[in-house]
Amino acid sequence: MSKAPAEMDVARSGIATAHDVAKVAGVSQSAVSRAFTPGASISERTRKRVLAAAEKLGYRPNQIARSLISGRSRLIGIGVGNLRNPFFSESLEALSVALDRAGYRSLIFPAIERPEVGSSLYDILNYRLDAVVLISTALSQAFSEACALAQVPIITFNRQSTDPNISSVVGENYVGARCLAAHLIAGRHDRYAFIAGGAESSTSQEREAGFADYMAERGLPPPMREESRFTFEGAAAATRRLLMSASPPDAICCVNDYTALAALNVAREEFGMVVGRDISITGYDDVPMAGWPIFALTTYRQSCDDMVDNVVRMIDELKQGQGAASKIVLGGELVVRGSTRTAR
Amino acid sequence: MSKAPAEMDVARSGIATAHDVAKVAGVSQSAVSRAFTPGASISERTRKRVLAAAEKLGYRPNQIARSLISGRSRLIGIGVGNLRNPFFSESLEALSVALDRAGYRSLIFPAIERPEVGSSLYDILNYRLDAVVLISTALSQAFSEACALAQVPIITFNRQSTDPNISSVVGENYVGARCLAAHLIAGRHDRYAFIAGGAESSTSQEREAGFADYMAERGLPPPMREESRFTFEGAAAATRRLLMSASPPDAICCVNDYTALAALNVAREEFGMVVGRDISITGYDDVPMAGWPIFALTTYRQSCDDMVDNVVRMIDELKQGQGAASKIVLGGELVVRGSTRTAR
DNA sequence: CTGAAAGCGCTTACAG
DNA sequence: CTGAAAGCGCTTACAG
Repeated sequence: MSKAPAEMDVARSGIATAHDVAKVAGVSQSAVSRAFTPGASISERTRKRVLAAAEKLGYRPNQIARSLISGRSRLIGIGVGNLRNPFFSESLEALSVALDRAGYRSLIFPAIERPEVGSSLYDILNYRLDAVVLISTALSQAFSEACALAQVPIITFNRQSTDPNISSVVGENYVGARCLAAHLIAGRHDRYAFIAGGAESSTSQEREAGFADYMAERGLPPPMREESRFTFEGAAAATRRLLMSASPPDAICCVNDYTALAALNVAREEFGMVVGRDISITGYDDVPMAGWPIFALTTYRQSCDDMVDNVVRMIDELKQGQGAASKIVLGGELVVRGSTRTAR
Repeated sequence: MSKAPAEMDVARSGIATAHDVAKVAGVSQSAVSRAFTPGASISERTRKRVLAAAEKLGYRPNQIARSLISGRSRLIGIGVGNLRNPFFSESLEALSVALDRAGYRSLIFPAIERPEVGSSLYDILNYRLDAVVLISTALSQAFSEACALAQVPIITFNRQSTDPNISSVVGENYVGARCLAAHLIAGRHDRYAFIAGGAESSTSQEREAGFADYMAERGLPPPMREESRFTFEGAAAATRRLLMSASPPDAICCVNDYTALAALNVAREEFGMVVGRDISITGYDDVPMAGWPIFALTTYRQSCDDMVDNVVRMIDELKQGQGAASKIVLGGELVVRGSTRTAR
């Protein structure tokens, strides 16, 4: 039994095109395109025939060609920094799943602090991304301008930009840090400290301000302060400096859970302290590990899923051409566990 | 001062094309293309002029158009599963950075166990990926066939497939598990257990076989056995079953670090055991957390970076048309820490 | 509802 | 070295 010419072509070239399907189905190439375009003007009968032929040839519309002509790639760039922080890996996973459901694909790229000119950071813009999401990453002026030129909207996740043209989804950091401060004060500690991230991070700034302001309002002296640079080793070193000082703190508010986990390790293993008795330590985020029995970290919960849902909604809105950037702040809640004492 | 027509067009349409640049530079559109193609036949003088015009207009070649015509997208699909396991998030980050350096972009997609037909899993193939890398994910027959049809090579990372056409990069699981078995036996324990992942995982199978074979060779009874399904809660439950049994083990070999961390939590916090004295627990991978003082997990190290480098090399080779799939097995090393006892 | 045709923004033989 | 032209695989007015 001899095959139809179109099928033979396909067998030879490997990947079927709309043209091949059209030949097999006995319709025009336009009809093939319409069969794969939801809402396109095509009869049910034709559609069925095209789909049958496509099935037989293993045809699927080439997204690259589609993107070229439509001007939209359905690709979202996601800038990721330090995935060792579980909040970021959790966010990335949740975001990619949510985008996937909404019909977008995730193009991840390493969000380096100071990219060289002509680095790959800019290369991704050549894929005509529908949007760029930066997960907990500082936004360089150069990259921001490149995105504007390429007409790619930027959304910062868990970070804020002062630029009114940039959308963002963040937690209520100032409020959350005040909550943690109030909780620690209720435990009647003697000396308070804050382990920050880095000065360039809006999130770190806001949490530190909330904590320090609350202390000041209660007439307490300014808390001791160290920086972690958001790394485990940085946070461990910051904790050591704090605990080796002449009058060490007995309450440490850390900029996030990852940092707090480092502080907890050092206090317990290097200084032999019982966390929750000799010293109280708080985090921020409520990552799954914070709930591990061995840590039992008191923290302020941010819902990664809520944040992600808002990002996806923003992207959908941007698509509809409702151009304005928006800034969303989401609530959270205090989660008290064993790493803080509540009474003397 | 009036602008040249080309510049005005650009200002209007937004994104400059090679045509716009050609007009401004006073050359053909082909010349513009050549200026951006390394090794293309073009004089230095023309190239300079084109680059200057491109700079002025903020032009960068549209990768979508480039991909369409060249048939190669420079896009690598990365299937990710459970990023809560730090070995996977670490691998993902290392892989995306390495691919980036090699000139590829990473398209991540949720690697669901049993995808529905027509799910997004198949949609990514329409981007004409240069390759797909599956990080610790089981490969479904349907997806494998779809990739073959779309002519997209598959590389499994930290997993093996029996299909000879599929490339893989894995650690020496059988050897590593034997090492861990030898180490535990040297500590003279009474009863041994193995917490596996799932039966469909080649990695879990190999490690379990290595462990059990070594025990058998030493004339020891078959170790107790539980499954974790690779989740924290699954591993915690498995540990509970083990420790609540009539004759509980005093040595547990876990399929990976993430699982071992759960076992350690349960043994310490729920059963009040001192890990490394009352019970020995081992992991596999040597993720950063394994080295945290609070865990001090004995484990078998796999170098994520080595594995990633091999994946990138494979992709480069596949590009050159050296079609054959290859299977690479990488060595590792035992890392002894405090979670296992070495003498009674 | 359907097909022929134009065109998305590039790369790459083909002549010169 | 350079330009005109064909074409990658689609979508989408435009007629019918």
